Amino acid sequence: MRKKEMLLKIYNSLYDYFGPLKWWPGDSPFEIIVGAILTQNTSWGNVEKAINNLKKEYLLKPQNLYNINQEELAQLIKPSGYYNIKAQRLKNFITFFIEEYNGSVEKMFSGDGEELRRKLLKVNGIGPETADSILLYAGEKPFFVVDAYTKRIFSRHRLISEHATYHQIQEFFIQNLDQDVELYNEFHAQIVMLGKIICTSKNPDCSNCPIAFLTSMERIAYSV
DNA sequence: TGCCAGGCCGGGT
DNA sequence: ACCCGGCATGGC
Repeated sequence: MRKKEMLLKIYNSLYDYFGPLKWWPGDSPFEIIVGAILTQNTSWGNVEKAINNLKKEYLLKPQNLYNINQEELAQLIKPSGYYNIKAQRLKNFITFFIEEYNGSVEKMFSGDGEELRRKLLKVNGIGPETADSILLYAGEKPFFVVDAYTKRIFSRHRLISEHATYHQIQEFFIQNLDQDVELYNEFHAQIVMLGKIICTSKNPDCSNCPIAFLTSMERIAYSV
């Protein structure tokens, strides 16, 4: 089995097991961007509470988020944790978004994806995972999202080194998958689901894992 | 009760 | 170039 077939088989096994997940939960691209920042190292349930608070105050409209002061914003997003630093990060992004693109997601995503990624990474508070989440889930651009689940699952299965960097892990996926937005979208969602309910941090038991079909020889052969 | 959750930054080696 | 402490709420 070639590496590409192997990775596709992993994807198909997850899809068969969990069914279509249809990420990202969010009514608009802008809401997805806000959610991507709020969910940094935080469970989605907490983020939803914060999002609902913002929605009630009509703050999921770019101009309104731009206008509100940071202290008030911090109180509204309290349930998502790290609320002071996240309020600052939202402010950093919205300033960039209004000033560079006049608050238009269409304008922001209309240009080159790689260039936009570099710009997003310059915004204090947006790192590689948040940038790729924005590009993929809000902008529908083919950027594969790597997160703690991805690292844990694939290093536990010996397909990547446990010391692999974000970039190395991302390369592992994009070099062995078609550059397909729908595939990237659903694959990451499936990985998160697996990490949440089976391949958890305290359950290293892989016996009932839907992707535990590789032999130990194959794992070594495919590892990067 | 303690640990974990869809990271990232800044300061120190 | 790494390493680490800090950031903080809510659920199991």
